[in-house]
Amino acid sequence: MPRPRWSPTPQQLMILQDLYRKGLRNPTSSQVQKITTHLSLYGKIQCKNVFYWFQNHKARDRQKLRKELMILHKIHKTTSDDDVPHQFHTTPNTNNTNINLDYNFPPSTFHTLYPHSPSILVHQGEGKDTSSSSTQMMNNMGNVDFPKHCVIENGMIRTNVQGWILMMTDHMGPNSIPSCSNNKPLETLELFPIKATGSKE
Amino acid sequence: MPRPRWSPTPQQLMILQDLYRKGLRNPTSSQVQKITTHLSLYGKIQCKNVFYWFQNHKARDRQKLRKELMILHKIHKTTSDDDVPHQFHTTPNTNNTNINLDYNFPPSTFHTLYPHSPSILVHQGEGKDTSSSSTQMMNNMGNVDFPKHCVIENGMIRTNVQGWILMMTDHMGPNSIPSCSNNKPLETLELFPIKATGSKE
DNA sequence: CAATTATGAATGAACG
DNA sequence: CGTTCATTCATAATTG
Repeated sequence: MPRPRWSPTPQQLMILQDLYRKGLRNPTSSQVQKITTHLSLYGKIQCKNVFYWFQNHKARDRQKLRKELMILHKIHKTTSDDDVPHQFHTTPNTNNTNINLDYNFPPSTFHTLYPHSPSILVHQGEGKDTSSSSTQMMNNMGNVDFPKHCVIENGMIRTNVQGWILMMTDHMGPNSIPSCSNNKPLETLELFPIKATGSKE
Repeated sequence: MPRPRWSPTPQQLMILQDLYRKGLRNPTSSQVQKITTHLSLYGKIQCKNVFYWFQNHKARDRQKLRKELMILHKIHKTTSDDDVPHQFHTTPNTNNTNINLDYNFPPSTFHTLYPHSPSILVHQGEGKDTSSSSTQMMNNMGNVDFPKHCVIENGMIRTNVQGWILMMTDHMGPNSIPSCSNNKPLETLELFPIKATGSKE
């Protein structure tokens, strides 16, 4: 019975978490190999498992941090709770001639890394609220429910991708929008044409 | 006390289904926020609930469709062809002059960019770990394959991403990481300061 | 109430 | 890297 998907054993997971907690983010190939060799003592594992584990863990860690930043950025909003502002658009959106088909838009057309963000992240012991993002938003207004794997390192965010260098090798054009096979019939502003008054079923 | 798991109210579920029926699959952050805010009128809900709902609904929708198609394919199957959802095509390139452990290695795309794949992967163990003999040639071990889109060079893992190359460097800048990384916290030799406590398994 | 199902939550794997 | 897909786990809902 082949197991198509690796699942870390508790020992493996503990070691990986410990390495991550110590600061390891992008292990080199030799590091991945050593880790894999070591973890293989506790169960079947491959290098790509270790590689993916660090990729995913860092990515999801960073997602939460970015979410926190967005929440705090929009904390100024104290108006009515009917309309939720969306002031964290990743796309500059200058041509607002049409408002739709931004659904599956590649959110990062430009690869500007986050600027030196202020130290607002240390602010996290306070009641924080609504969040959302392109994909993985994990908490909401009034409810602070962080998943178990939320690891925030001293409330600091890394302003740079530690050890990664981005080099452009090809130019794909500023407006190369990958067209979806099926068109998107939904626009952002028409999600709820009706408001709280009536709920038609 | 614990609210372990969210359960949609009938109104919430109906709204979600309606949005899905209208074509919404991957709601953006602002869309999720709007939906969550709207659905909160009918019960406690978080952004992640909305997010997971769409993810799961789409996944199970697709899964069901796929199973039906699989049954259809199995009717007139019986040939030697194998049906795989992904492109696990093991590139039959045989110009691999390297060791035998990189069968899962990058496709030909990377060989054009980096014509030579050094074999440092096997014996890169520059120094020696503090523990006993653990680093050795793992030729025929099954734990040494990296993701297919990666190439190893000089102890670095390069990932080709569509016009971009993310080069993961081994050494970090002297003052690059202020938060949790010291200048040299992650040496290979220090990956496993503790020996494997052969506890279980 | 035990067993089964439906589905929220999580995460490994991979894409772009 | 950020995002998306596929699979697995955990548990509320349902059934008998």
